[in-house]
Amino acid sequence: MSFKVQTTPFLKTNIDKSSIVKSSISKQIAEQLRDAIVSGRFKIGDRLPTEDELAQRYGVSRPSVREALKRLAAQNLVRARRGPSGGNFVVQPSYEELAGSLSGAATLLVGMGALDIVEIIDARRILQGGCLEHAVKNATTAHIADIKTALERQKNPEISDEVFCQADVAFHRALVDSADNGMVRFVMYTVIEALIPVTNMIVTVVRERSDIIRLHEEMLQHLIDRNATLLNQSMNKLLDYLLEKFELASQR
Amino acid sequence: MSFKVQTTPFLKTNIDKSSIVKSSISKQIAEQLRDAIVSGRFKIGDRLPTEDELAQRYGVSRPSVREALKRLAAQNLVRARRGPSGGNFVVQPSYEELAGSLSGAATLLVGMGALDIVEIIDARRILQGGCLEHAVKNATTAHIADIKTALERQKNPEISDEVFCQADVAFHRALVDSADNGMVRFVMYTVIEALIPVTNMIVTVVRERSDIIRLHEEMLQHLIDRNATLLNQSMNKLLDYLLEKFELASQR
DNA sequence: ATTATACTATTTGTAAGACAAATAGATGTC
DNA sequence: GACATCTATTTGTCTTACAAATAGTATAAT
Repeated sequence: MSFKVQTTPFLKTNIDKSSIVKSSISKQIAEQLRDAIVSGRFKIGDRLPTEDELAQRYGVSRPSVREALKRLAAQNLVRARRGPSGGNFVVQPSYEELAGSLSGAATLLVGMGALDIVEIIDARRILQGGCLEHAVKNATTAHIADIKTALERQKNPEISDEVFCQADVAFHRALVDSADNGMVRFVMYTVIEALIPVTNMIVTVVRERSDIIRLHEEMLQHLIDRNATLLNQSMNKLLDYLLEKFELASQR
Repeated sequence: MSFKVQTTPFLKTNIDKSSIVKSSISKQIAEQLRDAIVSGRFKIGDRLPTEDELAQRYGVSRPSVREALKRLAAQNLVRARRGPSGGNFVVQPSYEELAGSLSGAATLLVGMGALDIVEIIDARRILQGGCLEHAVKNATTAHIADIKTALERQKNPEISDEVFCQADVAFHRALVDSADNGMVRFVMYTVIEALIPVTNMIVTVVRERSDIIRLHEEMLQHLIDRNATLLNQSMNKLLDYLLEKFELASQR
């Protein structure tokens, strides 16, 4: 077994209930466990002690431990499996999941009006420059193939609005991927996701896919030609288009 | 009462246990509640039904509901208060908290080696261009004052390494703030946070603050002069410096 | 009448114990 | 030896109960 709590007590055996802390037990435990994970006392793939053990060690009840674990699960830090050899495992947070929670936060801000659409479109403009330059430099044939696939999917007139928007996201994601930088990818996914509501609105209200497709084709061609300036221009045209249609649609 | 579930049933009265879904009940409930919040069926400040009510409506036990609520609490979506007039409330997610969980995710990725430092420095380079241009355009005297404050704090030789790094973050945040775009701010905060480990390492290992301070002063001056090109150059010098020192420190 | 105090009801926080469900490993049977 | 079964372990869920916080209300004292 890999838990030698006796020799290296990674957790206090009890919570000092007379201390000033007023936050809930489950929150405290979640924080302690999170620290233990982030600081490497539990590595990826490690199994945490069983819920019963944790409860005993912290001197709390199992439901409390479970609430703590659910907090961590919500952050994609742990995952549970049942059965013997089961338990709560530290998981490798994947891009997709993290980007997912990121964009979740972003859509939340959008939905609650803390971020407005114009601002997001602007942000896209601000951030894309260097991104597209890098895409032009680093795009491999595989990257370009991915972009092409997404575009082809968009060109199929049979697909529903929803699928069209999915393909739209896939197109822009693939474009960002070709910049070949994980952090940029991580960050730009957020912006892309935040723009989904706009695309959605335009596709369903304006009911005109060809403009978007045409601009995407333009962008793809410029990428293939390795022309960053023109690529940036086309992207800006797309953003102008989105902005225009969005303002048209929202003032009615 | 503000919940007319009879007329507008925002939630299914029961979970179909024979369905294909294999994820845990608490997860499903968390998702349904999250949807209800994001889609606006619960607005900011609204009180959710009591845990007992939720349990009854979903046909599950209170612990399950609580686990779901803890998941949402971990995402800073709800907050609980006790007593009559208490309950679980939808909270306005603040930039700080969201950026906090974002950077938490980022530092997690860094700590686990999923993102490497060189990549992050590069990302900063890629994304900053447009950002600094906008900062030059939109920086108000208030913005500049904030930056200056952070810089002055860094120049105080009395402060600890930790405080120095905090001031460093404050400096870069203030710089990004002056671009005056919420989405950019949101996104760049993440990158800034992800760079903390580097600064930390350099400050504690290289033990040389003056280089950083000098470059920061340079940047501030270029911002005041509204010279985007030079500002960008200085920032790149800073990144070069960070990269150089980092590689030096890590190859030992 | 007003203020202070105590009480009560409501709601989340925590605990304990039980059973269900999944599952890996051991065991037994053919 | 292959297959089925049994068992033990661990998370998933339910039930019930009580503790703690807190707003409102009633009561008592001034």
